Amino acid sequence: MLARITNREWGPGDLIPNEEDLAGVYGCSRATVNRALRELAEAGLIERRRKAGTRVARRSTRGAMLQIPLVRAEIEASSRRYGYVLLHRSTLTSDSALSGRLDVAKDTPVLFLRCLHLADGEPYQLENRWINLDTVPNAAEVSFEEIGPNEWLVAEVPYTRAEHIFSAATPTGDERDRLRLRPDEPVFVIERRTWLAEKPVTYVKLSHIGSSYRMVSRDDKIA
Amino acid sequence: MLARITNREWGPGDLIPNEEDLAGVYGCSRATVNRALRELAEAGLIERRRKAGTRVARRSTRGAMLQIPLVRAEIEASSRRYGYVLLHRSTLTSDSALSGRLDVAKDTPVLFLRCLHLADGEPYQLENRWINLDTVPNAAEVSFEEIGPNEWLVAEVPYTRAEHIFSAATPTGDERDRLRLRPDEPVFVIERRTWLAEKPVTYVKLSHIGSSYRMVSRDDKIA
DNA sequence: AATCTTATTATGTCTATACATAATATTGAA
DNA sequence: TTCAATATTATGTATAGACATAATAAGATT
Repeated sequence: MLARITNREWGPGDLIPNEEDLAGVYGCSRATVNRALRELAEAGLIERRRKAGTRVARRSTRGAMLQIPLVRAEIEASSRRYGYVLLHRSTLTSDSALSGRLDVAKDTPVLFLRCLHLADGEPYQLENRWINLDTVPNAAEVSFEEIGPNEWLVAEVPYTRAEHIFSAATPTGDERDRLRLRPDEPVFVIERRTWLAEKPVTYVKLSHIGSSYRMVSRDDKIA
Repeated sequence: MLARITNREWGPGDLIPNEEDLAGVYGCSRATVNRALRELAEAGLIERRRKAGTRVARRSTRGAMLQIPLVRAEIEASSRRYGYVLLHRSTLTSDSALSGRLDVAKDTPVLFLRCLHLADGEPYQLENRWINLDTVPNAAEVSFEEIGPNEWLVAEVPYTRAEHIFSAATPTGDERDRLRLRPDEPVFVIERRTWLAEKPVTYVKLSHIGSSYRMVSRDDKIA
């Protein structure tokens, strides 16, 4: 069926046969056709509606599956030495400005961390991290001097919802200083918020050196 | 089962009961448990291996589902007027430099387009686009003076594989000129390559004004 | 102790059948 | 002609049962 779509036998917008007929054509059960079509629909190649039937997607506005790896893995993948420094650690109660970014009520206890990730001793990523201690109380017991908050969270706390914002920016003075940026060098910023069953987990701002950082996503929709 | 994971009854790394037992616990058939677990595995919350069983994911290095909308939709969503200008159109045969980016053999016929997308008359996105005419021959018949190549391709040609690269950069002179950038303003660059059944379709470089462009991705892993 | 062969086990996939549900068509009444 | 009630249809989900497959565990052999 994928082949029929890619060679335009079934072109964009076309209505394709119903599951029962396809089961006949391919000599398998309707359940098998249903599973195959469900996977094609998840990949965004077709659109399905009850009674109306199944048609080849016209606007394939499908998303890209974006792998955001751990910094350590990212650095070691390019066979460089990973380094980590904790710059700051404090607990605080969220003010109104932070509440918006972390999506918590005012006066929620929050753990604030600043860290620098290094590749072969050179600054690579500056991390500003806030963790909601209502959702993740045991984070308060961790020093984060040996292990980065990203690695710790990934091992300890799953999430069910995430929001990412990517942007290019002129660096703040702090970013310029910590990342040792050349003049006029932009930063590539990733901001991430995660929730576990509707409860906010963490907000993080990750700043990278613009001239050298590239975020790559490779994405096979179908085997 | 999702609840058991989120409330840590089944914590990261834990082995969970097998499908048959779970079917008993939840009073449903194994096929139903299988489907539920398959969806949790797709969402990245659990890891499954034959014989070894199913365990809660330890490093939830799962990706983010990133919607990359059409420029027009993006602009109209913020209730601004969409504008489009074709700056250049030519057919050429790929040289060695282009071959690498488009993933085609040397001397493949290619359609090259430069366009500017405007929001309320202001420059918004500069598009440099190459289309493989071997894969998409009918693109040669389209003027692209009224409709942008992105919209046309999305309606006419599906894809099965995509590669995206995001980066922050200091603008080229051309970008500075076309996007009317303030001094020291970075650009947010999206590069995309797509394939249809292993045949290269297109390579595009989309440049945005750094100070105003933010790429947002919201992502509910599970209902 | 090391290696090869053979069970065993949990997931992966498929079948045939049944009923639920959403959306469209059709019918009937006002 | 308009609108509501009803029938139809394709997808959505569930079922019990069967066999395939990959990975481990156990046993036999060297």
